[in-house]
Amino acid sequence: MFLSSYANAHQVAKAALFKEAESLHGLFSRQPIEHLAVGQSLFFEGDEAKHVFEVVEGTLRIFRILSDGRRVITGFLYAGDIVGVSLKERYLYSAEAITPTKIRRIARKTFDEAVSDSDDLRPEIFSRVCDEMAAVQDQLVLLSSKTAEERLCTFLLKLLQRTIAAGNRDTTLELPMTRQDMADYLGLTIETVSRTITKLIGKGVVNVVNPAARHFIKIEKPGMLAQLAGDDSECPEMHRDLMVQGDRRHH
Amino acid sequence: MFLSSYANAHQVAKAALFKEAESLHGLFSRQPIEHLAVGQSLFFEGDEAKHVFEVVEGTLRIFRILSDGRRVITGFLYAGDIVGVSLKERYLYSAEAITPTKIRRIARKTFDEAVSDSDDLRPEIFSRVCDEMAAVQDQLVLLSSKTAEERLCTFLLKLLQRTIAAGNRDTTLELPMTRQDMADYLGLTIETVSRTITKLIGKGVVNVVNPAARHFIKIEKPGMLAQLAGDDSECPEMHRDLMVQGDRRHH
DNA sequence: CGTCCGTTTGACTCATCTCAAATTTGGTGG
DNA sequence: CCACCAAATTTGAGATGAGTCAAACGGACG
Repeated sequence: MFLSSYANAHQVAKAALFKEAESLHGLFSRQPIEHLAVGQSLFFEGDEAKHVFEVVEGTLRIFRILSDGRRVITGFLYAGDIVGVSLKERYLYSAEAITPTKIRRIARKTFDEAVSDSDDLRPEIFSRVCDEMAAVQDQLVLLSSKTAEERLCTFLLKLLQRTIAAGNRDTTLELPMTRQDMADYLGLTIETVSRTITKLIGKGVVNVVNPAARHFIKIEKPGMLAQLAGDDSECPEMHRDLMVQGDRRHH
Repeated sequence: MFLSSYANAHQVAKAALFKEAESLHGLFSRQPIEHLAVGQSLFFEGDEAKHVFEVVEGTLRIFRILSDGRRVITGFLYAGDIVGVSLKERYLYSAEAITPTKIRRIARKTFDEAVSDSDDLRPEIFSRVCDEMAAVQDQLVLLSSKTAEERLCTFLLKLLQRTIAAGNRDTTLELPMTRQDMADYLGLTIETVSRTITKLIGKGVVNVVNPAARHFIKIEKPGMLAQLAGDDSECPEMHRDLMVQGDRRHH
């Protein structure tokens, strides 16, 4: 079952009966909540991957430090996310709380057994791993060919979609991370992030909200933001149709 | 068992008994071989993900085309690789033969069932998905913070490791892909790739082999290549130890 | 009120991109 | 085997987006 994305009717019924035991969230819900202070680490790159974590509340950054001291943030974790699944022996990155955070943990061994025993858990895990893979690939596209403005807009757009999906009608985003975090995530410098935001404000696309300013950004023109983000859903279609041997396009 | 990376003794014995049925390669080996000509597509981004493929021989590129015509190559596939696993409904990228290629295919449905029924297949799949995830993350680090020279060296180094792992003692690499492919993979332009190779030749690190030149590169100084690649195995250690709140380093 | 930290702004530099042309390679047909 | 063409690659010269270094700004907090 690991590979099929959706449960069939029978499984849905079964899942309803044993809800607590048969969903990932249920699996974690038995564990005690642990608290992380701002800046506190959940685990370090290279540590033996002994646990799987569920983020109950808060935001974390996951990152690597390069030999020359540069930091690359490979993602952020929000409430509901699960970390530590698609790993073998060791964590491939460090994880650190950006805000006060609550988490639950399960020993990998326990987690593995539970997942291997449950026909309901496997598709859920699989689905999440697929989403993670898709996200990393999008990030790869962003880093390999987008301009600073496109990167920022893509980032803000994704956050916007997340809050909209969460049922929020207001287009004001909270950015729990610092400008430096955004820079390290987007492959830019802090100065470029700052300048680009200023430019977007100038265009009327976004606006900084008064109070706890800088960490709250209002999206004034979501449509234009999507435009500027530049992934007008790519375009494999034209590729398929116009495919002639040597029509390689410029970089 | 999906989540444990290594089979235990019992499973190894069992796998030996039913080898053909209990390994991924075995699963594919019953399927007929299909041939792809150079430039021919295996599938397109957005297509319904109906099959899983094993590359028997040859090299493919997997890529996306952006709305403005730019192409981002997210990876290459070599003999022994399997494509199409970590997907839900649709392929996230197109796949195209770089050299004459032989593949085998299995319907996703069949594949999923086989994997779900076998305690031996799941860890193998899981292991491969983990490797894929690790590779994408490395690529992400490369794109977000490495210079042109570091990117090229990282790329060549990885190819070198692959051929060494394959038991090859010669340090001459075959580069089946074009310079444009390398550029699109490394987030550079073809001109920068070309210039950087020229520079590496100037330093005596690599050399272009005479005959089918350009597609065969000899690594003259593997050690220096590794140096220039720049991932002296990162350094989370110092981070863990010297962790003081505000010591963020420059980008 | 003054210090600290994160952020913004400014001025200048540089790696990489762009545009353009020269060169090499591989294939094709005479 | 050679002339020739098309594609791939290399090389050159100039443009530029983002980086670097440095300074100013602003809110938070004791």
